[in-house]
Amino acid sequence: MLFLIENEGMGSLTEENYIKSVYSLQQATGEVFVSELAKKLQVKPPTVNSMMKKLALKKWVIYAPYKGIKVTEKGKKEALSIIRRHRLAELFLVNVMKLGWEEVHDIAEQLEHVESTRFYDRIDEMLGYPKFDPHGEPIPDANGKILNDKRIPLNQAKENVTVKIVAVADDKKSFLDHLNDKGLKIGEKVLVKRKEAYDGSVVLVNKAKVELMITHQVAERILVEE
Amino acid sequence: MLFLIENEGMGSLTEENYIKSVYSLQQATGEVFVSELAKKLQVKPPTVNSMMKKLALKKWVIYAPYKGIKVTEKGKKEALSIIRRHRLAELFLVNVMKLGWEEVHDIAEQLEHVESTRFYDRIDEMLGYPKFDPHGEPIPDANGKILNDKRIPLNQAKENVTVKIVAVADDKKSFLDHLNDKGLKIGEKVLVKRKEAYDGSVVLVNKAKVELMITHQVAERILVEE
DNA sequence: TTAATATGTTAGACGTGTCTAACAAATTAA
DNA sequence: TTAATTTGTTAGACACGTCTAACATATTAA
Repeated sequence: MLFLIENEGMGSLTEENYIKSVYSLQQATGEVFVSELAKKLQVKPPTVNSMMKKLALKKWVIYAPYKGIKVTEKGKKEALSIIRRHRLAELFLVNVMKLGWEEVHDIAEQLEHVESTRFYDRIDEMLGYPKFDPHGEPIPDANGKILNDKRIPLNQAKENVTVKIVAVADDKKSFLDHLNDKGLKIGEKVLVKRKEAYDGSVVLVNKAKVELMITHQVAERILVEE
Repeated sequence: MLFLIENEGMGSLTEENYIKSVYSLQQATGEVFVSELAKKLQVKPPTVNSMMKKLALKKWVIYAPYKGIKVTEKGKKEALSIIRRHRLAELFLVNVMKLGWEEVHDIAEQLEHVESTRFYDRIDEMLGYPKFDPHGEPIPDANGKILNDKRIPLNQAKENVTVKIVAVADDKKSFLDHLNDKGLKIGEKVLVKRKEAYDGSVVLVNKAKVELMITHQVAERILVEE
């Protein structure tokens, strides 16, 4: 007797990385292109092509030659689960292990593939079931539900739009001092005057009509709403 | 111009696992056989054979067909580095994350392959540069130096030898209560009367000449010296 | 000391994830 | 609307880590 076992669970580590990347690119730009994915994952386009064929067979993504790539519902669930682990790991590394937010991404990239519900449940518990990671990104809960929030990092705000500062994604004293120096506080409204393409810096106009420039690094960790 | 780059650094995750296993078997039994290694790593003997050829070429092990396997000095250093990471991870999971010692091994098996000096340095620091893991095993320092101690778990002591209890590798109240009930304390001397082969339990004679039986689980976490 | 048994090795295959070279489709510019 | 350019796909190769089947060496028992 032969049983065909469909492995409904997660795929390999490599597959996980592809699913996660398809999902994030889809969130960021709506449509996902082979070349884009290849660049993000540091592989050549034919590699992406063959992996997409495989993932499409396994129903993680929807993919037809020369058309774009999209995750399926199943793929989205999987991606959110990986993203949850990544963001919990980042927050853990920063809050519990006191590493700097700038150095935790690469470590979290490895920790996100640890297979142990207990490990992640304990992290979640130790952190008090947080809703956002150190970069201000929302953390999906254990069921993949993600807080539908309108907060975006300041560097992603549109030009010529007035936004309200609602949170900061870094609580290091040096960072908070820096914001203070610029006269930026939570609750304050600012106009996004210009975003420089070459270095990602942002020019703002504050409530007192004074122009000020902040770097990409800083803008990334100021969360705003329209 | 062609440069042949010898990758002197660590090998792949799989290679790391083989090196670690060769080293531990070598520590435990002196000589390492292909079949033994195959069993430990849950692969078939030919797989071990071809991996040993590869590792021998790369100078991680010394290996000649039909002869045993030994790690080289370089292999030993690598193995100790992995073992250090494993034991630090275990201790971290138990002491900081409050997971049970019985559930941490599998997670540590994954964490030991995380590539980040910072991560492990922080763990080491948070734990106060510990010398022993939750199972009482010594933790090599960052240079691979291992405390040359004569402590062994009670279950590894020889029969008919009197040993002194020098430490316990578990500080959960229930465990300490259990020892107390049996009248076992640090500093006490006991005679190892018999070790049962079928379940690993150990029969002791304490100072008051009273015989008592302890399970393998318990014996494992009582550290003794002759 | 030969035969039986246990252990180890070689040969050849396969799945995964990657590549390069060559070709095909879609998009953009003339 | 054809040609040039960009983007995507197919074919075929390869390294890694694994397997099974067949063969070789060592060890143990007769």
